[in-house]
This record gives sequence, structure tokens and C-alpha cells, in this order.
Amino acid sequence: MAPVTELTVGQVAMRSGVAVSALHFYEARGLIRSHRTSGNQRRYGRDVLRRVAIIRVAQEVGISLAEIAAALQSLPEGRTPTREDWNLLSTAWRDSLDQKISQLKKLRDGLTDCIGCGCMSIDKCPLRNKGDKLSKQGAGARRLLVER
Amino acid sequence: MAPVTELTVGQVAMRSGVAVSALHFYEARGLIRSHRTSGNQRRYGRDVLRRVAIIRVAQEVGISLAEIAAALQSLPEGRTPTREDWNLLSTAWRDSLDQKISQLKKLRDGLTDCIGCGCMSIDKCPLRNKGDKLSKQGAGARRLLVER
DNA sequence: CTACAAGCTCAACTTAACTTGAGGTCAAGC
DNA sequence: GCTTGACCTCAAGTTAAGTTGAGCTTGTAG
Repeated sequence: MAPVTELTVGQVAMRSGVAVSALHFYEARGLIRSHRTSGNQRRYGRDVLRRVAIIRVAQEVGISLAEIAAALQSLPEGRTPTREDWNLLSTAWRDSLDQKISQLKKLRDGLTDCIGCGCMSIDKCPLRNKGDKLSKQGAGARRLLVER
Repeated sequence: MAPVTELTVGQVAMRSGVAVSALHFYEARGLIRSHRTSGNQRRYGRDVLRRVAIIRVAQEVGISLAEIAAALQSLPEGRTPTREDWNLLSTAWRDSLDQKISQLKKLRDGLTDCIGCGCMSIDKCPLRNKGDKLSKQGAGARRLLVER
């Protein structure tokens, strides 16, 4: 099949809403890839748009570029991702996303519970109690957070 | 009523799992507060533990200290928060938390949908389509993200 | 009463994630 | 064929969120 139109860095920037400098940066970090024209300018395949979309959404919810990069490793470098490729990425991420979602819910509902239960002491707080298992199993850190 | 035991910075650090330096930092940023002994040492009320718990949980899900500080403004400085105080904080945050949760779900399920629908082009991706309303309403930025 | 762990302040360093700027190249329109 | 906007590289600056270290003070246990 005829190659779909390639995109310049400026076009990707415009379409994805990400600065050119950020795209350069992502490329340096291995999150996206381009090839070069004879004049050394970057050209991107269309799949870069979806990659950037995922990068931004993931970042927005507090996932670091390093983690995103790791997850994106499961996508192929050379070609447009297939259904199977997405499947790999999705399952690789599902756990950590589920975990983050449950943590957010806990924060949201935990606050509500604190109101409902009327507890004034941190020691009896339902938000706190979730972590108590943890506090017995290791150093002081991480309690109060959802179990990992 | 007799004042509940106050905590030193070291005790708060141990019980909350946060470094002493971080507590100093949070205080400098107005996220927590202490009073001083005659010897200029910090003393914290017990409510600081819950504050720190909330700070850490919120940070863990990608909320910045600035946002957390803003939310914590609704908690009283001088006394242990009442049910009413928590209520204010909770409702102030609920929207942004709900929004983040839905964004995370969109990321998680969006990936799955991409697999399910088999779409290979960003232009037809369900993850993408959510943002299309936005792309018509302003600059290029922010599309692909959940609407705010 | 003295040793020494725990505190204090302030400045400087660190990492992540970019942005800005300088100085130079490419390519599309007139 | 040249001008002008888009690109290129590389270095340095920026903001957030802390950490580390130096130099000095406090408070508690023996």
C-alpha cells in the first residue's frame, strides 16, 4: 500500500497540541521515533499522533515519562501498531492504572467517609486504616497509601 | 479538655513515613503548620498526620503540591478539622478527582477499545474522538485529553 | 553536667520535564 | 535566486519537589 503522508515536526506539534521542543525531548527519551529527510529534518508516521496522545493522557494522570516509555516499549518501533500490540500495552498497563484508579477513589471516598464517620483522630480514620497492614510489614513509609 | 500530646518533627516523620526535610518543605509551602517551643523547635498537633496522609495520597495520583495546598486551604489552621471542614475540602476536590478518575478510566478502557475496534488510524480512534469537540473550540492544545 | 541524638536555618545540589536562545541549515513562494 | 518561515543542534535556564550538608542550638539520659 502507498505510504500515508508523513508529518513534519511542526505538523505533529499542531495536531497533537504539544510543543516542538517537547517532541524533540520525547524523541531523545525514546518515547517517539522519526526518520530523517535528506536534509536532516524529522518525518513522522501517523502512529506518532496516537503515541503522543497516550503520552499526554498518561502524564496528565501522574504517570512519569519513564514509566510511559517503559509501557510504550511494547509498541513496535517501525510500523503502525496492530491490535496485538495494543493488547500488550494495555495489559502491561492495566494493573498500574487500576491501582491508580482505586487510589483516587479511595482519596475521594475516603474524604467522604471521614465526614460520614465523624472521626477526628487520624488513628481511627478509614483512610488511614487501609494502610495499617502495611505499617506492620515494613518501614514507616507508604502507610496511608493504597497497598501495592 | 487537656491538650493531646504534641508531636515533634521526628515523630511526625516516623509516623507519616515522610522525611523531616519534606515536612519542613511542606511547612514552608503552607501545607502544614506548627508552633514552636521556647527552644524554637516545631511541635505539631495530631491533625498534621491526616494532613500529611492526604498530601501523600494526592501526590501519588498526580496532584501538585500547589493544588493540594489550595484544597487544604479549606481546612482550619488552628484546630482539628470538624466534619464540616472535611465536607468543604471533599466537595472542593470532588470534581477534580472525578475528572481524574474518568481520565484514567478513559486511558485504561480507551486502550482496550482501540484493541476492540481495531482502528489503526488516530483519526478514528475512540480515545481521540472524545477530544474532537475541543479541537474545534480553541488552540491545538489539550485535545485528546478529557474535556475540562 | 556533659555527651550526643535530634532540631534549626540557609544555601546549594538533584531529577524530571521541558523551554529558551544562539547560531546555522532547508525549502517553498515570488 | 533569494528571502522567510520552518528545522536542526546544543547549551543553558526554569519550576516542582525535595535532599544534602555545614554550622549551630536543644534537650534528655547517664
